[in-house]
Amino acid sequence: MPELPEVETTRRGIAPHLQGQRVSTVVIRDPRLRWPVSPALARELPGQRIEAVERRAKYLLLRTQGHALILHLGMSGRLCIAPASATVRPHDHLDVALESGLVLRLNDPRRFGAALWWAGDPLSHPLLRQLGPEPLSDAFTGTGLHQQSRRRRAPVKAFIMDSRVVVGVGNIYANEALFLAGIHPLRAAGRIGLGRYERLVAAIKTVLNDAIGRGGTTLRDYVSADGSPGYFQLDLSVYARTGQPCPRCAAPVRRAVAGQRGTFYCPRCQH
DNA sequence: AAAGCGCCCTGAAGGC
DNA sequence: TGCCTTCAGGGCGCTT
Repeated sequence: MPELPEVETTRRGIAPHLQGQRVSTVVIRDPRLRWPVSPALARELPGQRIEAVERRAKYLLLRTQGHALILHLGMSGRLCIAPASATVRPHDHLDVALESGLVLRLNDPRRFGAALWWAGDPLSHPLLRQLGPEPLSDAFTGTGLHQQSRRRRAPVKAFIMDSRVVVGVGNIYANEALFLAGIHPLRAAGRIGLGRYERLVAAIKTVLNDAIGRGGTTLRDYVSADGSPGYFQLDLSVYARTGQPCPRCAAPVRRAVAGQRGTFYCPRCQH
């Protein structure tokens, strides 16, 4: 499941092959993603030059002059750069072919992903306009989190997974960051003090940066006929480790549900 | 306004 | 071994 570090690693992997390239053709094999892929994409993107490959939250933004292709990988989406002649495999829903002879290919079995063709600045797209700060930016602070959390009774884990609060903190990293910060995931967001929010912000930055660092090793050989970047192994402390010993105190990890998501924590280390 | 939940979809895992 | 069932999950959007 691509989370922010995987999306950022993907961005770094594909950007060198896209930047400055002119698009030759677009093939929409299956438009049935999270939202239907607009046929206008196949009409209008060819001939345009990709000027920048950026990321906002878990969205990838391919900017051209005046337009943008906004991509989201959903649960199961992968992007790869392949030779245009590469065999088309099941779930290869979208190709953006370049004049270089390479193709950017979106594969997404569950089709929770998105490919949105937008005339204008992608940051003003309705899906992106309301987003909270980037977790790795200076705009994401303990003070900000603390202020926003006052009087909120939702579990802190649901709170930090709310994209208006901060973007790109998916289930795995929310669990891991709360473990690192020693905060119980079910504690009401409004009942956590400033100091602990500062620790939490630091923990979120740490887990995301570590994962991005790990992803760096997958950037070699990004171009492959059949390949996907191959998402990296994380060493997880609590996520999906119900019953296994906490790496810090050896107490069995517990599982609960918060915001309809599996929630994992150490009952001794997290309060 | 905040919080909860349904929903989109399919691969993997578990049970028999 | 093989079938069937269950579940997971990002995130929008509707309901309470």
